[in-house]
Amino acid sequence: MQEVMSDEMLELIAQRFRLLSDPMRLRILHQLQGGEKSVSELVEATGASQPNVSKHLSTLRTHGLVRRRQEGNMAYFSIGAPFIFDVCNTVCDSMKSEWEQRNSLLGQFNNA
Amino acid sequence: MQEVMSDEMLELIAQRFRLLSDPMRLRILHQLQGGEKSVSELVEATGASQPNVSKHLSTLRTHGLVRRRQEGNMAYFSIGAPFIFDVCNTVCDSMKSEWEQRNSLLGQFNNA
DNA sequence: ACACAGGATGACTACATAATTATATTCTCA
DNA sequence: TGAGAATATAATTATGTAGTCATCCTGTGT
Repeated sequence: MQEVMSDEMLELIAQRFRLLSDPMRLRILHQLQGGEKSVSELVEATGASQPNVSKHLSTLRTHGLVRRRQEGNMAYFSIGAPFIFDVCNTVCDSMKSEWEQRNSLLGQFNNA
Repeated sequence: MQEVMSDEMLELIAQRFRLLSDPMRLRILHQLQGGEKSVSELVEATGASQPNVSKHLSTLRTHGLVRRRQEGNMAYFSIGAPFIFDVCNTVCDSMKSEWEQRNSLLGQFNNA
């Protein structure tokens, strides 16, 4: 990070995190990690309603996180911002390491 | 990410991102990146009200993102989860590269 | 042309939460 | 002990937004 962080910059960064702060959107992105998918495929995979999935996709697309490709009647979506993978992996790793750390502490108690 | 993502796991990940999805919290964390700071220092640095800063710090602490150390009358806070740096850097880098990409496209137009 | 499937959108509801105000608590210092 | 500084914590308000329902649009197949 830089020394001075402008208000607009902070707002943009917060916005990106906000896009990732919803379980359903994470679920959709997680599905898209396996490759391009149609809306109905995402509806089935996530268990959410079709309008709900469409709305989330629209939000993600507005901010460039997914791409849309139309083919006939179907709309296919795919990941549009590779940084998502890095960010999610970082968070997942951090949670995993904290989890293991907690478990190892528990182990010490149990062995004492 | 794993193949199957449980609801609880997704909720936890989303929660972490939600903590980072507020400009004021980002500003506080950014200040703490320069080292431990007292609440009043953070109040001055961020320009927010004291109760507001305290509340954000409390939220961040509840989820382990900052640590608290009390000394006399003062409360000193510091970063408690190093993954924050990685995540923020990743997002900042992504924004920077997208920005530069946009600028280079503009350059092509101008030079044409 | 018609019926239907895939998808998008607007209106609405319910809930979460950021900020403010006022107040409480705890420590320091004279 | 009394005053004031540093911090925390309700209570309240206002705003954002996730989800649903109904509806619309657009292709496809018959």
